[in-house]
Amino acid sequence: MRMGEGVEWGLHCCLTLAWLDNGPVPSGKLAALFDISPTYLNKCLQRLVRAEILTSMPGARGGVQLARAPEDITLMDVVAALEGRETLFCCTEIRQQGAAGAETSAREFAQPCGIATAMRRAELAWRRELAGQTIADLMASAPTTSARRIRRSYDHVSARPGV
Amino acid sequence: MRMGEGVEWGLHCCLTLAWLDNGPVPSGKLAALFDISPTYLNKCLQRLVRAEILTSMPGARGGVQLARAPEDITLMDVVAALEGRETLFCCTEIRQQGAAGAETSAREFAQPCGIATAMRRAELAWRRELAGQTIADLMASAPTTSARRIRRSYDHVSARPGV
DNA sequence: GCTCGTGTACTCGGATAGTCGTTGTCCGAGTCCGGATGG
DNA sequence: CCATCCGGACTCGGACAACGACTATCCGAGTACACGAGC
Repeated sequence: MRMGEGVEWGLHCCLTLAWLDNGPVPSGKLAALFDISPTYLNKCLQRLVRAEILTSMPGARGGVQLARAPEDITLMDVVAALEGRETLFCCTEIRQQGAAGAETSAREFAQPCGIATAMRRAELAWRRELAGQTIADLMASAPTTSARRIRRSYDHVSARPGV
Repeated sequence: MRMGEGVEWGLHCCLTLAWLDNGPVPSGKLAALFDISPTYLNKCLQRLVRAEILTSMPGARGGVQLARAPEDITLMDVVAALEGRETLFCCTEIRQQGAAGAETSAREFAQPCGIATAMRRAELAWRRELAGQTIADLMASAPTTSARRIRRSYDHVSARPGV
């Protein structure tokens, strides 16, 4: 079990967009900033657009930018948009199948599976922690030179023709 | 991102073994209890044996049983044994690659990536919650009739020849 | 009657295929900018 | 000189392959029991 790379890419892109804060940024430029696959990054950004975390503008001088203020974008939003809203642990109710579930009153199965409950509790702690941190928090905890450095790198990439 | 079915199977098997508490139980009987693939369950139980959560005994009248008391087996142990000890979020340090990482003093990269830190914090909350619950807790929260029911089902399966 | 040897049945354990999701790639629809043209 | 039209280039968006992990399966090594033979 491992999270897709898209989560890391998406978070770094959101952070970069928050720092740049200068109109639309083409996805190709973002890919060049981190030397990652431009086309697959595009696919990931599409999911963020559908989740209304980013807005996209087509055409020349187009690109993506944050749809909300950095304070209003939580890590949970980004993870949910890229990894889906399904739970980590999927209870298939095997307790009701086979010999263990046969010839048993349905009343006992009315209350939820204890294993699923325990796993859900842990997962909720994870989600709560993710929902408690925003892009703005990441900006605040980063070194003060990061914003300046990202802007300079972006200008450097923009100067290069054909990228 | 989704956990494998083996986690659900493994947890139910640990709970069942704790309730039975009657010497080795063949993996085939456990599979019959929940109507799941016997061979694949065997593979999952192997991982639990390697993690020293279960002990296995070969030969006739062999099988698997808990290696420790239910109070000493946490959900984290089972999940780690079946899903691996890798972190959910794998930071590949893309901040150091591409234009964003070029021509930058290595001093700034000395401190860890803020995104990785935030994700790790959430993951630690998840792990802590998993490590705080044991098989014994699951037994305590289950209906009082569960133990009796599981034993009866096991006897029923054992009576069937050829299973 | 007791002990020993052997055969059998059963168990775990690792090596071997099938299937689904994630990763990576490509091309088309739509949009905006810049220049050329005509008034 | 200014408004209009057109061409080009760039962008996002969805449709199309390749790889890896999870799922599922099989067969072999090893063990304990049960039975029968011998003492």
